[in-house]
Amino acid sequence: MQNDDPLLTGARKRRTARVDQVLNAAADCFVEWGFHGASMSKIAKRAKMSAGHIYHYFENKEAIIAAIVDRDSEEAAARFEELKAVPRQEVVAEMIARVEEMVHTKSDAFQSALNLEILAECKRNPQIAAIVRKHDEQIREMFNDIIDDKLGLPNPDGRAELLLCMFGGLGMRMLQNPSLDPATLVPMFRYIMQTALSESPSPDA
Amino acid sequence: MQNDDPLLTGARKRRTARVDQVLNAAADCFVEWGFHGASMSKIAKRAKMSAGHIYHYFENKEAIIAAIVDRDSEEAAARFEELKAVPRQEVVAEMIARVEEMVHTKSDAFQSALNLEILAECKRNPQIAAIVRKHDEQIREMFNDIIDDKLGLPNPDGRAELLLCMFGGLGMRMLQNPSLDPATLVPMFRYIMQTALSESPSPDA
Amino acid sequence: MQNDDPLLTGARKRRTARVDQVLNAAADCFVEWGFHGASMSKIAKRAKMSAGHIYHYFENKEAIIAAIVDRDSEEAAARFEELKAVPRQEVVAEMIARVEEMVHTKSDAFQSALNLEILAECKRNPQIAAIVRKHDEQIREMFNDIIDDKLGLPNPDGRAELLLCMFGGLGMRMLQNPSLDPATLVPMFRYIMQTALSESPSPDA
Amino acid sequence: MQNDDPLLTGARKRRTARVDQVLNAAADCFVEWGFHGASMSKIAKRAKMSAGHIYHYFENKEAIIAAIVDRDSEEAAARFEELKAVPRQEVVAEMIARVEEMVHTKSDAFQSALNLEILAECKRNPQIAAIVRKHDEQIREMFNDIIDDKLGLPNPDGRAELLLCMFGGLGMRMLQNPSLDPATLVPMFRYIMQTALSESPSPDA
DNA sequence: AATGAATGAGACTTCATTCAT
DNA sequence: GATGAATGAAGTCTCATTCAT
Repeated sequence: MQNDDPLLTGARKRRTARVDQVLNAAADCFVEWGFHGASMSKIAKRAKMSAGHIYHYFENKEAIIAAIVDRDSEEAAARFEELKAVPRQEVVAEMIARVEEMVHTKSDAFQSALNLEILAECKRNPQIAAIVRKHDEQIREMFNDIIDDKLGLPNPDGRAELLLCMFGGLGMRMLQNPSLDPATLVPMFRYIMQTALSESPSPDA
Repeated sequence: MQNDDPLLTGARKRRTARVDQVLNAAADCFVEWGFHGASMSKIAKRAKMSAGHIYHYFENKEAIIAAIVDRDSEEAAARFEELKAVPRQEVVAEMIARVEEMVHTKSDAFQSALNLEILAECKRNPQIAAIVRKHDEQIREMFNDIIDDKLGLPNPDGRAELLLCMFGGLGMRMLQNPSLDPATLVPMFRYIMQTALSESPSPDA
Repeated sequence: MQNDDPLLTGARKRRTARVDQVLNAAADCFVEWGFHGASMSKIAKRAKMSAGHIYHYFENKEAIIAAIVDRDSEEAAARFEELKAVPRQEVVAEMIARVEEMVHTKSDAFQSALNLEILAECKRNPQIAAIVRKHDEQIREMFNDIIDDKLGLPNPDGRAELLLCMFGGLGMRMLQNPSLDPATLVPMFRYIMQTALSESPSPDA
Repeated sequence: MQNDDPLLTGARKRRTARVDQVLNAAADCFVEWGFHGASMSKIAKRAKMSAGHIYHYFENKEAIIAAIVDRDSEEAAARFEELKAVPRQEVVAEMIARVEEMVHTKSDAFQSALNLEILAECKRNPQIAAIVRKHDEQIREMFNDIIDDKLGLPNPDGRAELLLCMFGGLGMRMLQNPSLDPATLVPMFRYIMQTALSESPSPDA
């Protein structure tokens, strides 16, 4: 009560912790069984909580999915946020420097499994679609800020989409070809990044 | 397709037609509701057949999924088959010429929805994974035939993976950004195709 | 197939029988536990049928309730239908003659239990209310036909309502006072019936 | 009511207030959703109290229902209590004078909804049945006091039951025929009251 | 006194699958 | 070949009740 931070009383902290407990358990289960194969009782068991009690924190299974999607795509968008602060002379170098990290992030089995699950849901569930697109818009704005505002290159949308396709497709490839070592792709991806952020490509688009 | 195959008796032809009826209905349902959301009775209704009767053609719902996946990825692989016959001098031009068609194929809502569904299932269902990977291997061999055998370029696997990421990622992008017009990407994709099939990229990989 | 009555093929007859089986079981359960206390599994057990299978015949528990209500109040209304054919000179005698049967019908424990359940539901469930009122309207029209058209008495609605209150209230009384022998009320009810169908009452209403 | 009772300490008064708070909330909820449809948490919310805390005042949901029923039927019985003091010469006039009030009381939507709920429960729950019947007995004694002791009329039970049917049935009619204006029934009911309290009816019962 | 976390049973409903016809 | 009746398991969710704080 006399806690300095009114948002973090003991009760509230406990609640947040419990909610995260559910969210983490749910993410695990969604990766393992998919949104619809993961039953509430599976989630409950992994969250060490009764199935009924989960409904004190989430109205719905839908709401859990939405929360996961929101958390997940927010994180993805957040990683780009820092690029706003990078001055124009350094932005190309910075982005090329980030390719390796991006490749590893995008080829992470857990994340890309969850990502596919989300996109598959996206075409059925308008609420999920809205969340995904909200964050996607943020990311595209960021690219626009870099490619158009900072670098002044033509066709910024196309360049951004090319990069997003490339990185996005990586997660799929990991599932289709388990023998693929993502590290071997880093130089290629760096090359395309370089290309997409320079004058050369597609003068006509 | 095989309608004039003399090995197909009338009964067998009828059976094939019925199986296709189920498969088409199932594909529709899987796109609309996902593998788990599509119930046998929904599939039966769309196939204009009783749910019970589907079990005369398929042992399982799993078996239907497997058949769909098989049919679908076989088609995808088949589209590359013809490239084997293209002589080395023309193969680059031919592949660049195919970019536009590829972009349209991969950005087709129905196909990419089904594709995502399949890949999401792939990480849970080893049988599905096996089918997917079998056809993926075919496709990679095809690329190897072109890039290594015909063009003699270094790092054929990396080049192939780059292209597969790019085209594969396109389906995801269509879901994340519904305002994206795939046609605008054709020149960019052509440029990358050109690049991937020439000396330039990634001398160190 | 070659059955004379196309509405009563073997399959259809069987279906009707099964539906009735459910309806009878449900009526029993509703009397014993109330609409909401009677679980589908209790109904299923009494109908000797799996709970799941009931959903082949009824979309809902609601739909079962509605069917029961419809069947029940239709029966109640039907009992009045024959009065239409009675000529005006005999109608009063006929109605007085029916008092005894009415008293026994209305004081039947099973029927009045179900009736109370229905009316209690009526104030919460508009669908149920609509069914109940549809049949009530029929009954009131019947009374109007007798009291106004045949007998030409003033205030036919009031007279009808008085009788409906009296008979309707009987079921409640049986629950409130289990020592009440309905037979002892027959003369009183006959007297009121006589009164309501003669010139005397309420010249001002 | 008992606020100035010197036996009620402050704590006790507060307790009584809290109990009433629960009872009123429960009555509202029972009318709106029925005994079984009204959840403890709905009641708690309407009582502005935590669900858990209700268990400091009531052992059970059953106990709340019982308390409601007790309170409700006690009130109904109490309204007759004053008739004891009315001298025999005035009692008929007094009862006729009360008809209008009775009609309005019995046609009150809230009260008759609750009443139906109670009677429906009555046939399942012996505890509830006992409470209801205890108060019903009181009411019948009162009628006996008037009809037999004060007026010396024959068949006092039958006369009482007739009146109780008539008034009791009114609540049901309001649900079955929402277009019924109870005011129009007052003259008819007055006439029956007059009849039931005079020599005329049913000489043979 | 009062809260709200927590549970376990049980509610309605759907579904893959089997089987008699 | 073809249907639709039938089942039992499992799914999501609600609820009365208990208990630590």
